[in-house]
Amino acid sequence: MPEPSALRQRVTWALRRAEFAVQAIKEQGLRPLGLAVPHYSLLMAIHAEPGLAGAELARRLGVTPQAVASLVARLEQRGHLERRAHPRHGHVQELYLTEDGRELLRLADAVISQIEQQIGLELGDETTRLVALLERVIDLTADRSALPFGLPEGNEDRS
Amino acid sequence: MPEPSALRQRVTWALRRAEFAVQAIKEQGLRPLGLAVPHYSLLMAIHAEPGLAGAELARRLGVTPQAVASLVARLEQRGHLERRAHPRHGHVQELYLTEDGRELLRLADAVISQIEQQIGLELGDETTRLVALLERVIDLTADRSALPFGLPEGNEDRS
DNA sequence: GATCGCATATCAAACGCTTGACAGCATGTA
DNA sequence: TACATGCTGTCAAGCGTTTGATATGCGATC
Repeated sequence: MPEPSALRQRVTWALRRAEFAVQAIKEQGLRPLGLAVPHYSLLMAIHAEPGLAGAELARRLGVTPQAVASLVARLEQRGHLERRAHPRHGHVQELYLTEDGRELLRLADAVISQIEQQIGLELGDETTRLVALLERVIDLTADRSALPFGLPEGNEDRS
Repeated sequence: MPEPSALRQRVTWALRRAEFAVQAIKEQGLRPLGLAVPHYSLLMAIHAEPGLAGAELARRLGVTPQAVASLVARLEQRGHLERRAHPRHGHVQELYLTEDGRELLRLADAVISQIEQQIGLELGDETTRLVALLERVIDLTADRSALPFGLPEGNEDRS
């Protein structure tokens, strides 16, 4: 018996709306740079771990390898990143940012940082608390869903 | 100059991951019912405001009318909801849940409620604080992005 | 050294959603 | 009454993604 009036009290609903709103504002800020949010995420992920393979990157971002492939193809075509053959694995292609890509990422990150700062300005000290609470939610769900999704944790081997 | 190690401190990044994790676990729980998350959201929205029109529903959920149309078509085909002609507007189609749809929603809501409760159990008193913080983030971004996105606030007239 | 298992990358097809455009109905105004 | 405007619903095209399947290359086991 779902109570309509109780909907706005739900954590997951607030979470969805907040994420939606933030995503929208990010996209709005990145548009002038000709960059979509997934592009930014991809560039940032490669920046965090240069030489990453496409499949590994897909796991980092929580999307399918094909989605990464299309993003990579587009960004490579624009000269923002380049694919090099793996020294040992002939089949694997390592991904690196070009200087142009790094410059673009700098601009994009300025936009994102500004949004971050604005939120930090609004929430003040409670920002860290919000992050901590979100992390607890993540840890809670991580147990039962076997979905790989994370940032550079302990540099697993990518020989 | 994006610092990779600083990524996990970012609010928006934690927000994205948390939303992703919750969405994944929801989808996992709803799968046995043959229901996707958007379907559930649609059913719940109609349950909250019976007789809603498709376009109005689209604004409630923050998606386009076409997306709603395809969802409605599918759910109507399965007999979960029905479309009736508006008494005055001949063109408008009011949406109502069938008994079958209500029963399905009951089951689906049990799944979602369980997830909610589990989060509430983990966070305890801080649950309300988390919701409050998320609401503040939403309000912050609502100013600059003119995207309609909300729940039944003050029952605007739908003559 | 040969074979099996695993991972990567790519292709093809299908799905869902968005954008853009159009027609129908109702209301408000000249 | 006639017309303009706004909202609704639908069609068509395009984009991005997921799913499924296939081929290739590396490493481990026998």
